[in-house]
Order: sequence, then structure tokens, then C-alpha cells
Amino acid sequence: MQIGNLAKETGVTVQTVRFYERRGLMPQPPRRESGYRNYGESDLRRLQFIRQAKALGFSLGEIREILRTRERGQCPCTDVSKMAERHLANAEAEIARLQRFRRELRQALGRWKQKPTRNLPANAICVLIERTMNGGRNHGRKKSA
Amino acid sequence: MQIGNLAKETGVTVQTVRFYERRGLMPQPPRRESGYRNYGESDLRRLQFIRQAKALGFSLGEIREILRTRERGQCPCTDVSKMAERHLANAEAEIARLQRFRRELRQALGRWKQKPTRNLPANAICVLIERTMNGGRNHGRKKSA
DNA sequence: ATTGACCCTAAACCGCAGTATAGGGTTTAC
DNA sequence: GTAAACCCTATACTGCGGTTTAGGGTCAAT
Repeated sequence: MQIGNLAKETGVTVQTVRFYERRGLMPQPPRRESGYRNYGESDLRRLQFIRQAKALGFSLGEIREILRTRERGQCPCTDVSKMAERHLANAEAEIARLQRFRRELRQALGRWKQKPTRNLPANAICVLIERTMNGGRNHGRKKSA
Repeated sequence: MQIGNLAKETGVTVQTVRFYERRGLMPQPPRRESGYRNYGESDLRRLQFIRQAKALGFSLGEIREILRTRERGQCPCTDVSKMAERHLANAEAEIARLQRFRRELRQALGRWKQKPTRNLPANAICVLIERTMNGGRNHGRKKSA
């Protein structure tokens, strides 16, 4: 199989396949006399695996280590489950962060819609943003560095 | 005020202040004969504004445009509220994406814990990841490109 | 007059995961 | 025999928001 077929089958570009090879995720395949890469079925499965792992949040570095472990004949699943637990924790932290962020944005927008900018003080830049300082209402303290 | 004081007051580094100047977010302040930048109170407010806008999800490019609008004497709040609505929509899409992602990871981990890898088929790489292909259960069809 | 803390510029580098460009060779069909 | 469609390498560039490095100059106190 040529690199173009492999790429088409898995939904990546030809450059990406070569990029994965440079990064050590895809093997250096045998070549024809012309220098063309020659891939087989296992390369197809491998590339599909890479896509799926990426979709589950694994970085290319992690995927490379998973594949290397497997190449040494070991089962990478225990390591993988640890990584997955970490991704899960990260996702949860990120969801929480985004929810706080969403709340803050909603409050800022809500306040501004209730009372759209009438007279902007000369030293103000944008009330919508400035009113969110100090926790959204003006009774907080500035975090000291 | 020297750049170091300004930086300390606002919790950024000196390099970041200079970086914001290059990017057009901070003004080119007057200099002493030695070349030292000399900042005033309005620069302090401006940098605090930049920090807060960044915390609300505005990019440096957006913040620059907000500040430019204000410098032309206009009120940027209407533009800002449009940007904020967009950030809100993005945040919501991202929350939804992360929630789907979290569910998929949880399912993958749950399945694997129920049935930790016994015998890995020779052509498999990692069941934990491979079982998530085709929608998590093996009765789907591969998405055709 | 020297030490230490501060300041200056220009330019390169970081992570991440590719994407693009330049300049060339091969294969296949007509 | 030539044109289209494919392949090759090496290198640079993207976005984002800075950070780091190299190589200096200035200011205050001692």
C-alpha cells in the first residue's frame, strides 16, 4: 500500500503520516526501489489506533510510549489506564474551570444588559469588563501577589 | 514608575510588559535620558484592564482592538459584549465537548476495570483504547471518509 | 570605584500538532 | 512521449502568549 492509500483509509494527510514516522509513532516501512514507502495491514491498524488514542486525549508522546511498550511484547494497558485516569481528571478540572468562566461571563453580560453603558468615565476603558474585577462585585480585595 | 514596579503591581513580568508594548496593547511610554521607560497611573489601570480582559477569555488581538476603540474616544462596550457572547458560546461548546469526552473516557475505563486485560491478541495494541472504536461498542460501522 | 539591582535591545526559543513550500523523481494512462 | 497524479527530502512556518538568551548600559549605596 502506498502512503496515499494509507492516509486516505485513515483520514489523515500524507504529510501527517510522514510526520508520525519522524516522531517515532509510525515505523520506517520498507521502500520500493524508487524510494516509495510500502505499507501493510498492520500499519493501517496502527494508524487507526493512533487516531483513536488521540481522540481519547493522548498526546503523541504518550502514544509513542504505548506503542513502544507493545513492541517490547508487553501489555501497555495498565499504563494506559493510568494515563486515562489523568486525562479524566484534567477534563474534569477543565470542565469546572470553564463552568466558572461561563458563570462569570454570564454575570458580566447580564449586568451590562441591565444597565448598558450610559456615560463612560474618562478613566474607564470598558465597564463590561471593569465591573468584573474583584470578583464581579466591588466588595472583594485584590489578590496580593 | 519604572517597568519593574508596574510589573510587580499587576503581577506580570517585565518581559511581558515589553511584549505587550510590541503587540500594541501597552503604549510606548516616555523615557528617561537613560532610555528607561517611565509609566504613570493610567498605564497601571491599563495593564490591570488587560489582565482582567484576558481572564475573561479575550485574546490579545481583541484587547488591542478594544483599547484602540477607546483611544479613538469611542465606547467599546457594544463590541465587547458581542465578543463576550462569542466567548460564552465557545465556552459552552467546549464544555459540551469535554463532557462527551469525559463520558467516553469513563466508559473506556469502566469496561477495562470490569475485565482487565487477560490475553492480548497478537494484533491488538491496547484493548482499553481499541474497544472504544466504533462508538464504544462493537456494533457500529466505521465512519466512511 | 565597585557591587548589586535594575534597565535596554534584538533575536531565538517553547509546546503542540501539524501544514506549507521548494525543488525534485516516478508511475500510469493515453 | 507527455501529462496527470503520485511520491521523495529538507526546511520553514503556523498560532498563541509569552520566555529565554546574549550582550550590554544605568543607578543607588557603600
